[in-house]
Amino acid sequence: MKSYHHGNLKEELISCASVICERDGYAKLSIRSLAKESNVSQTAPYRHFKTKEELYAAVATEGFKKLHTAVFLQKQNVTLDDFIKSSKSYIDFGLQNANTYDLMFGTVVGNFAEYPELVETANKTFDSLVLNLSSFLKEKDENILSGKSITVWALLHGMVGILRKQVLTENDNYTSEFGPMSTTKRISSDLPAYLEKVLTGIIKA
Amino acid sequence: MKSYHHGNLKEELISCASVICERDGYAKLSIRSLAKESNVSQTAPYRHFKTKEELYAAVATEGFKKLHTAVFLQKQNVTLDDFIKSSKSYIDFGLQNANTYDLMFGTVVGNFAEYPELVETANKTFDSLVLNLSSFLKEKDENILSGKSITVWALLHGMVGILRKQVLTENDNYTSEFGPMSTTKRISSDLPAYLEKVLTGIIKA
DNA sequence: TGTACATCAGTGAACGCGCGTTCACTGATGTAC
DNA sequence: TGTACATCAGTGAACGCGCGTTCACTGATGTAC
Repeated sequence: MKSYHHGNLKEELISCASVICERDGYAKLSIRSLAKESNVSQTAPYRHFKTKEELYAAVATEGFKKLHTAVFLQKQNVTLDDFIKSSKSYIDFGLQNANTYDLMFGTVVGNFAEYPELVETANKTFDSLVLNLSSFLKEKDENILSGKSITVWALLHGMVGILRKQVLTENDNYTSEFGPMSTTKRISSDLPAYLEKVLTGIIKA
Repeated sequence: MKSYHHGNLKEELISCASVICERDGYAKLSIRSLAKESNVSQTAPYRHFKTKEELYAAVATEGFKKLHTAVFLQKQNVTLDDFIKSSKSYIDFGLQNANTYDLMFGTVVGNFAEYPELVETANKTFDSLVLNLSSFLKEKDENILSGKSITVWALLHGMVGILRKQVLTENDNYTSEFGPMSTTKRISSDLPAYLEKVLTGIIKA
């Protein structure tokens, strides 16, 4: 019962592409695989994305929107607890959307500047992190505020990268001298406690 | 003047693959492109790598070895300055070897556990970071030590991800409310100073 | 309200490419006697 | 030292596949009169 004109194809393509990207990895996301999965002719996506990279950029943009939604605290008086919860949401997002997260921060989309909406959305995500922090800290100095925000962001971003490999580095043949395995396990078993300790350290500094 | 038997092909393939990976991106690294660039028949690499993923794993392993070399301080009494220098080396490595770094920490090599040498090398890299820190801190408690090391590692890892996008987010159409751009510029213009401030915060916590 | 026509969004065939992998092979090397 | 032979490392042809992209097209929609 499909009509020749879809009416809402672009949105549907982006949402479908996001699914493929996360489910199969971004390497498997292609204009053809997308068309197939969307039950549309091979060339239909070209009406909406000039190149494959434009498609990647759209999926990355969508990813930043979701991250923003997951992380941004929509309230006035942010507490330390709120901030920790938001930070944990960031890490959870990165772990649960590993492939998309890689697309957003990796080298696949080489030059963000070619995709203004991507830049805007990525910046908005960062802004929401700063807003969270500023509402909590009541810090006025913008330099201090954004400096601390970068540090927090870096830490969260880094935790995603490390915790992600947690299971992967489990290995009987080599026992790390200091056990990054057991340490990451310990941390991720009580992530809020870890975050509280580290984040307050950064915030107070 | 080539002989039929190369004698040292595996090492040469790995080193060549590392070059391709960094120069063209890991997506462009294929068994065929590698064979071509190594002036060897298309199927020769199969003597040394059973699958493409095995090749990726070898390049990632090579990357960790280089990172280890770049970061590990080969001395007894590590000072704060040494530690900061080592940390800066980490970030520089990540920025200057973006594609390889992505391969090492991304989702491309899905399951490290299938490649024991990769796990071993990755763990050794982490160990060297802990060793650097322990020599500097003279901290005895292993849990505290490895916990702080993870935090430091996460921060450095995160800084790579963020600073990498620095130029990419430069954009006139959208001015971020708090300017991550100007902040990252400020930070990267004097990275050692920034690292000193943040790292001492983490270490003392 | 009806019609002519421009515009738009999706179709389907076709192009040429690089890829992973297999296979039977060949030339070089190492070893047992 | 010489020879037979097993083993090893590299070759070259071939397979089938999915891909990005182009092109001329067609059916639906919107609009001017």
